[in-house]
Amino acid sequence: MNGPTKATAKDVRILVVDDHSIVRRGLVDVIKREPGMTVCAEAASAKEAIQAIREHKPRLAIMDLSLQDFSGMELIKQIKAMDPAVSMIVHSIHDELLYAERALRAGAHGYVMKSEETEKLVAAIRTVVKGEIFVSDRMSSRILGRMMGSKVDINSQPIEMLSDRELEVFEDLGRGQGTRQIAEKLCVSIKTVESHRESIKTKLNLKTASELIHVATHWVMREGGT
Amino acid sequence: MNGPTKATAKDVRILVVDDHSIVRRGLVDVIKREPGMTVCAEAASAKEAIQAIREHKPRLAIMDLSLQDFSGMELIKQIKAMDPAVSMIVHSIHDELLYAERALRAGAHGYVMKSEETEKLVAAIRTVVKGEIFVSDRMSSRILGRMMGSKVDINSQPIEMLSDRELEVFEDLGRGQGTRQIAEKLCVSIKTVESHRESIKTKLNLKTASELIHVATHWVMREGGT
DNA sequence: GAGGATCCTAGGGGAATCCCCCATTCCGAA
DNA sequence: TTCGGAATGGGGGATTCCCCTAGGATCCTC
Repeated sequence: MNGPTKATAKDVRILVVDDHSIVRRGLVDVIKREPGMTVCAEAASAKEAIQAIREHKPRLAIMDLSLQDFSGMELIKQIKAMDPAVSMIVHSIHDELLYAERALRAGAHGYVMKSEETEKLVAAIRTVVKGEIFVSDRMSSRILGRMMGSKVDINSQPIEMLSDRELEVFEDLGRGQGTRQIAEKLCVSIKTVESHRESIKTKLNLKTASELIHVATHWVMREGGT
Repeated sequence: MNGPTKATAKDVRILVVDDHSIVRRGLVDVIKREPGMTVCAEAASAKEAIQAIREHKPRLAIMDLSLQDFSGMELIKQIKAMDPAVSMIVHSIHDELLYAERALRAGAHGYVMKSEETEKLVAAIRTVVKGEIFVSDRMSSRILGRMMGSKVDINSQPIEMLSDRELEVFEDLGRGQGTRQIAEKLCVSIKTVESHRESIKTKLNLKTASELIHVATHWVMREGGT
């Protein structure tokens, strides 16, 4: 393991976004031991992240998908809109197969699962800084497979049919949140959340509200949501 | 922030168990900056953890609940069985309200959510080393609240406080059935099922309907093989 | 066996939600 | 440019939730 390296003016400046302070600690520790990169700011929420980008103008942001205030996917879109020069790497406990494509489509440049060794993350940073996309081999072959037009969707869950917003509502339902709480968290009308619930039910072929919550809870448990 | 402190022979020797290397990094970084404690070993799985306990005889283990090979709850029981001198603190992403009681009953001495600041974890270590139990204020007041007015059922699951009929309704809820379907199945009025739901909520200290279904689904998934 | 506790049953009634229908806006794909 | 999907929400009746009350049954206790 290397010792910490001295920060220089040429270092890649990185913003670390994660609502778990212990993970931020780990990220900072990993990055400061690598030559050529330095952590210029930390954020525990989406709001702090946006603030930090304005203040510190990082070259790259490493972010979790599950944040307290609003969803990581939303944060990706906002950052992309406000400063396209900031590259983003998603660092999440969620399965790449389920979220990487969404994240890349939203504007991220890389996806590394938290279960990966830290070397993977460092490799991702170096790759993304060069302007390339970083995903796992498993993931890239899957994406390529889909490009070839082959209908590989036999194994894919119907969950993938959900839109970003719908998935967000679905996860919150699976975490035991009610329609009202979700509406407040997302800062939208209850009616909107109700609409999302309805389309989720349609897409997943569910009939009643209890079925919906049931399936959502199961799903969150298996995919290990926040 | 303190600098790293020198390890001494009197330090509390800690084993860190987490399947995310980035979290282990963070934990090691936090602990080595605190005087009087040191990380004597790391493990990424339950198997490695057991091995490490044999080899390094730590005073305390900090562990995640979700591990690759088998469940963290199982690991707690095994460690307790093989060496009761090892104290355990659960450091998990999962909600305390759902898992802390189980963990304590299985043999853990503390529960800290990953969303907490690192100071909480350090406080937990210091508390547990003194032989005390560490949970959040929210959690301890909840447990105390349950002890008041009921005949101190510390050792029994709160689920066991349910009457036969209530348990039946609870299980059906956990299987995704709605109030109406349950009423039809049991050949009673909807109002009766509603009454049962209410008393279940009271006994399990739940506030909303979605929480109830959430907890019921969890329970049926883990225990209720019916 | 009288009193108490708990259980199962279920109604009343207002608040909240579910659920289906529909409208608007925006954006990207054909 | 047209069209479909996504996100947002309103209308309004049906349904559920949630808190209150309460009678009959059973079981335990004094």
